Amino acid sequence: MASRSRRPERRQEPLSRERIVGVAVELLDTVGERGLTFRALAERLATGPGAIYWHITGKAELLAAATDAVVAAAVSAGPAGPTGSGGSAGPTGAGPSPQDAIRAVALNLFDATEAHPWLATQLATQLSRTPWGTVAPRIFESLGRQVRAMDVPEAHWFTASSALMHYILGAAGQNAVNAEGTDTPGSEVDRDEFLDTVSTAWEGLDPDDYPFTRAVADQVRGHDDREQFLDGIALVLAGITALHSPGR
Amino acid sequence: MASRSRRPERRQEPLSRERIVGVAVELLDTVGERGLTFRALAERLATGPGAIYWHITGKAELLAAATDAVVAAAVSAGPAGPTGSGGSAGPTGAGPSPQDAIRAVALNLFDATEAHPWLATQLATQLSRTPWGTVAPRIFESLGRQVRAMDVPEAHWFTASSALMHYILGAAGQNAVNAEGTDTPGSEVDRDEFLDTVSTAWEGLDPDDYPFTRAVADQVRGHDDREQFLDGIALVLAGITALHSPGR
DNA sequence: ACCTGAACACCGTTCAAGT
DNA sequence: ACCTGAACACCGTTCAAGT
Repeated sequence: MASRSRRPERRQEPLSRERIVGVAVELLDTVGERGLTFRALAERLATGPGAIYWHITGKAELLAAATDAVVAAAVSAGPAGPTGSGGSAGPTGAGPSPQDAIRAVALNLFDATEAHPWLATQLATQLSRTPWGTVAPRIFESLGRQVRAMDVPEAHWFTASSALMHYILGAAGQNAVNAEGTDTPGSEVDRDEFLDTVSTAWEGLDPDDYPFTRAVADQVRGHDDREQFLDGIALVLAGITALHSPGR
Repeated sequence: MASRSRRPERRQEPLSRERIVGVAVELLDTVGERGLTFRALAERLATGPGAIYWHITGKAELLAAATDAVVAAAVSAGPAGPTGSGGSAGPTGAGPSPQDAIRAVALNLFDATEAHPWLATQLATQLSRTPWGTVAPRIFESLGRQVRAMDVPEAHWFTASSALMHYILGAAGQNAVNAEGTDTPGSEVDRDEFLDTVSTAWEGLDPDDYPFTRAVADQVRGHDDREQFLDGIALVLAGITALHSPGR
């Protein structure tokens, strides 16, 4: 006779940092950065705004924790997506090459910024405001291990890993479609419309000031973001090999 | 008998978009993003908050305009700084090579993010929120022209230029010390303290989870940011040459 | 056309008071 | 120890009213 829901009273779980951060990510995904307020958060958690401050020091920490949670999930996820699976395995077939592993991490981060439109901006904020935080090491470590596996000499580990990380962050930042207010954040239609908007804008630039940009404007239309992103990764990897490979 | 100041009544110049944006940049530089409010802006302009809305649609446009102004100044500035001048000129000595020009643009942007701690975050915001704006073309154009001058085939112009831009934006973003609240934004002491903080934090990471990051933590201490940044540029340029140079 | 400044609807954060 | 919710000090933006 009493209610018999599978999971007992989802409502009344005690407040916790994890639960708060989880709802914060949900809010960021659905209503954007402006929609993440302590009042909205409190309402979804069926509590008052003040209660949140017992677990989190303030909004800065909340955003940092949300960013960290999403990045942690991205770098520890397995290889994903159709474009990423075409890489060559090692000669003996004993698992992915370091280059493949780098591509997998990079694509996971790239996809995360598309799934969470707020992520790119928050990554920039977190890395520039608190670079000693947990976000940078997570990314740096997962890339650096593979750089080491590529037999890059130790003196160049830092430069090579940094270059990879910077390219990934820069590219992810620019490709993130910030669809604040759009109801279908990552749909195909939005995507094409978006690329078309950029392409058209570039074609309309002053011919005297922007000859190059105008010349490539048409290449923007309908290009595959992930493929373009991987081309850039290949370029950086080629640079690492050219400058730092021991066999040269 | 009347007042005879050199420049007549600096106070009473009419309000204009340029004047508003100029003061906005000043406020961003001195009191940070949080300190840029319409009330503070109005006070410095000796007017009321509402007056600003006659020239600017809102805070979003204000931040976009401030970012655009700083980027425009950076990409159109001449080669600057001691580290950038050591490059090789063309064989006939007839001006800088495309690679030198790329280094100059990159360094100017890098230096701009250090002079304006808010720039890195704003670049990410502007590029992800309104990529059809003026900021991306400015950077893209100044890099792309040089890529073309490097004799990269047209099919690879977009990839090569994008890779350069993304690396620069990512690196500039991470190296920007966001000294909000610090009185001396870019001082040497701050710089060393800052690097020391990062290095120490990385050394304190879990040895099982972060072996690579710990291994390179010491390299962070006391390293030269601009040199490190240029090493990354060299790496990307090497990748462009390796993959896209016609003579291979 | 351009400016004024009060007013509105919010927001992050605090804190006495509860359990 | 943990939560409540009213209150405080803001903030972006609007708009009737002025010149």
